[in-house]
Amino acid sequence: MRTDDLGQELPEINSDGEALVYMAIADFVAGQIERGERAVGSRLPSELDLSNMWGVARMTVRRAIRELRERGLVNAVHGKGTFVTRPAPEE
Amino acid sequence: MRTDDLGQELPEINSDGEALVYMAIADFVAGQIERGERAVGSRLPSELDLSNMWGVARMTVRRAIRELRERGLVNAVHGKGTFVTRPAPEE
DNA sequence: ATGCATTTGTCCGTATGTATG
DNA sequence: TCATACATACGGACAAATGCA
Repeated sequence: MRTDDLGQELPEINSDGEALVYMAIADFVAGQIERGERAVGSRLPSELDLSNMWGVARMTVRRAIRELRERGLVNAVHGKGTFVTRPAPEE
Repeated sequence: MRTDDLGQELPEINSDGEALVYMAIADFVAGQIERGERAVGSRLPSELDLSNMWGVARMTVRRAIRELRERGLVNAVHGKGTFVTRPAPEE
């Protein structure tokens, strides 16, 4: 059972109806952020770590992070890391 | 307002169309040298001071100084400092 | 000559950015 | 999408050269 840095099981890619690998990863991490499991200001695992966790190429992870950036969920800082920027919405 | 040792305001990096941090710093200092605001033979602020002024890592300052060396504008001397070597061109 | 502070030189590890095949 | 390579950037550590008290 593959798990990430939060100990959460990683879904099999392309077996859950997600057409694009990077989008499946982005959606998974976005869910963690929006549920508050990844705190605002906390750093994501590095692109290299994420690519190892998911068993995908680093460029695919970068594409997922770009998706998260465009959704306003994270902010990448050159040489430091990628950080959660938005709090989970109150429901 | 961040200023350097000449009292000049330092531009925000990556907001002036400069893609590279070190190049923005190199261009800024090169402009001072070429306008004669930094005299030939005068010493630049230390790498540590420059990195504090600009709010960047020392290695980034060193990359900028390397750029200035390659343009023939400065000369670094171990244990002493980095000195302006070329006069402003006559116009 | 000794120690201390300053400054450049070098190296390491990690991380993001860009480019190519 | 993968795989690789290189560039840029951060942060820290230590070495080497200089100058001064």
